[in-house]
Parts: sequence; structure tokens; C-alpha cells
Amino acid sequence: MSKGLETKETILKSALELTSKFGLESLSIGGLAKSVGMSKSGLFSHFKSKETLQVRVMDYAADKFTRRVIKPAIKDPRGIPRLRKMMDLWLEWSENYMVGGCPFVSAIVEYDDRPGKVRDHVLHLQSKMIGSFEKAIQLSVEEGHLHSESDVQYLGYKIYSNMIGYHIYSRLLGRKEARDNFNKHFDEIVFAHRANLEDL
Amino acid sequence: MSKGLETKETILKSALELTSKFGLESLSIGGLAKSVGMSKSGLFSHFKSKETLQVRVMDYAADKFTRRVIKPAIKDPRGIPRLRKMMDLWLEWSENYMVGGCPFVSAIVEYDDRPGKVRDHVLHLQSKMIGSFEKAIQLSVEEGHLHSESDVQYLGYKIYSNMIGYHIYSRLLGRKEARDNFNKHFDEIVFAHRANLEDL
DNA sequence: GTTAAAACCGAACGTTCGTGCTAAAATATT
DNA sequence: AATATTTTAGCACGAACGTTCGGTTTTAAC
Repeated sequence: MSKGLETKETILKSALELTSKFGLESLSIGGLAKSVGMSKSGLFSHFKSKETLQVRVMDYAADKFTRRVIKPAIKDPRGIPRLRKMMDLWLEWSENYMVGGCPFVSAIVEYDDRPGKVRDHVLHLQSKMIGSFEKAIQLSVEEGHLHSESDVQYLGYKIYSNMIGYHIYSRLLGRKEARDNFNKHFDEIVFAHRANLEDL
Repeated sequence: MSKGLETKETILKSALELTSKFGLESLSIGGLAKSVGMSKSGLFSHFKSKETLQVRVMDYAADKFTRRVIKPAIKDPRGIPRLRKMMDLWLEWSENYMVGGCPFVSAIVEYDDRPGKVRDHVLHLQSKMIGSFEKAIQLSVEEGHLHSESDVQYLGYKIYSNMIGYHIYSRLLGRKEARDNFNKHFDEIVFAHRANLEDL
């Protein structure tokens, strides 16, 4: 890997940490440069604008999420096992790999009223991410684990809400029972949509 | 009302709008001053620091939320009717009175990794708010509408998650079915915890 | 109507912001 | 080893940031 790509990697790694802690908006060129130990202009030249930097950071985060959460779960068998694994990896990502809050949650909330490239890009990434695990739900239906008439989109909404709720309860409110709440709720949701036995 | 309090009210009203749209962090003295049509220093003198301004804005929002959502719901009979009314008013507050996103959601996400007075205050207000509607859930149990062994805190978690999920689906993703999703999910949650008929 | 207090403005402060430029240093290519 | 290309630093810019201060205008109290 060339020097340039290496430094870009270093920069993005550090940028994602800062974004996770303080949000995409508060990510400043100067502060970022200081944290990676290089000059403001030197760092700036890698991305031609702050907007580009922000977009790259979100791409970097999305890539990391895919590699850590989505892809590894595919090793598990289709249906509920894979979906469950995806949730576990998601929780692990939330708790261990992101020192601050989830960068997507931050970005979504920060940019929902700021039209522009960053907003569009975040929206696109998030939609793709939701699509990824809606696919896992869809497979659960096709495998006969979930009721054949289950509304996949609605199920996705419920599980996604549960995840966000966990995130907030766990992060800001610092409630240690958040994870138990999440798991219990997830099980209830799946149970409510389980396939009728006579359908199998 | 004295002149000072009047202007403070004007300022906070405008500040809440800006916060709702762009977040508590991006609220700038200069920009706020421009939007209310007065000088930066004139506005500043009402609050001795930006931190104080931010705290006051959140107080203002909390007060508005209490007056628009919590208090009016008390007119409805205890139990599920009151809880349901609270949800409706909450949705209405979300959709009609807050031009941008919910200021509390923004503040929570923005400040969960920024220790300080603002964070502490937001945490306190949000805890109080959650307590308010956990109380409504508690009354639903006591009135015999919900199962006597229902875990009120857990129920609160589920309903709160549903609300946040609705907010994000509706705001950023712009999905119009968000409200239907919310209502359906709310009904399912209540149904799952309904009292056994023989208990009555 | 006079006076004391409160409200407000304009200018300036030191920083930090994002973004250009130019030149030096480091790397890659031949 | 020489050359071409990429990467980095230094400096400067205009603008915006929160904050302070001195002075003017407006309000409230007597």
C-alpha cells in the first residue's frame, strides 16, 4: 500500500473515533490533524474539502460495520440463527468497537435537517444497512422460521427501534439492564411472528 | 411581565427552533441574535455564558413538552386511555410543534460523550420525562388494565424505543408508514401485557 | 419628572474554523 | 543515481466563534 493510502487510513481511523465521540459536525480539520500528529494543511490535502472528509469517514464506518457485523453473520445458517448472530455482533460493535456512540445514529440525528451531500450519503448508507438486515428477516420468513405473512418491513422497524432504544438507554442513561431489555424484546418480537407449526 | 423576561422568552422560543433543526451544539450566539433581530452582546447579557443558554433552552423545551404532552393527558382516565393519549400528544408534538427533530433526541446523542453541565442537565430532564410516562404505565397496572406482574421499567423501555424508532424512521428516512408502524407496535406491546381476564 | 436600574448596542479581544498558496521533504519511477 | 510525483509543512486569508467592556438608550421606581 502506498504511503498516501496508509496515512488516509490512519486519518480515517482517528476521525471515526472522534466522530463516534463528538459527532460528525464537530469533527474539525485542526483537531483531527493534532490527534494524528500532522499539520492541518497536510491533512487537508488528502481530502479536498471537509465535506469529502465527512463522507469518507462515513464510508469508512459503513465498511467497518459490514466487515464486523453483516459479513461474519453470513457464516451462520439462514433464518433466525443468522439474524440473532447479526444482533449479537451489532451489540458487540456498539459496545466494544465504538468508543463513543454509534456514528450512524449521531450522523442521522445531526443531519436530518441539513440538506447536502453529507445528509444524502448518510441516508443512503443507512438505508443500505437497514436493507441488509431486512434481507436476513426475509430469509427467516423463507426458511419457515417466521410466519409466512409477516410484514418484513414492519419487523425491520421493530427490531431497528429496539436497537436504537438499547443504544440510548445504554449510552446516555447508562442503564445496565439495557442489554437484557434488548434481548428480551427481540425474543418477544421473534416469538410473536413465529411460524405456525401446521405451516411447516 | 417585565421587558427582560419578554425578550428572554422571545430568544428561547427562537433558540428552541434552531436547536430542533440543527442541534444544541450548533446553536451560536451570533446566529441566534440575528434570527431574533438583536445584537450579539445584547443577547449574550441575558445569559452569562453559552452553557447557561443551552441549559435554559432545554428547560424551555422540557416545560413545553410537559404543558403539551404530559399535563393534558391527565384529563383522560387513568390507565391505558391516559397512556394512549400521552402517546398521541407526543406524536403530535413531534410532528407539528417541533419543526426540526425532537430537541431531546438531538441533545442526548450530541452530549452523551461530552461531560459537563449541559450533559448532566439533559440527562436529568430526560430521566424525569421517562419517569413521567413510566408513572402512566404504573397506573395502568394498578387500574387492572395491564398484567399485575408487568415490569413497568421494561415496558417503558419498549414504548420509548418505539417512539425513538418512529422518530428516526419518520424524520431521516422520511418513511410515511412510520406512524402506522408506531401505532401497531404500541398496540402489540400493550396487548402482550394485558391483564388476564380472570384477574379482574 | 427625576433618578436608579436594566436592557441593549458596537467594537474589539483572542481562538478556531475551512481553505488556498508556495515550497520543502519524502517517496516512487526509471 | 537522477528524475518525476506525491506528500507534507508553513503561512496567510476571511469569517465566525464566545466573551468582555464602555457607553447609550430604554424601562421601572419614586
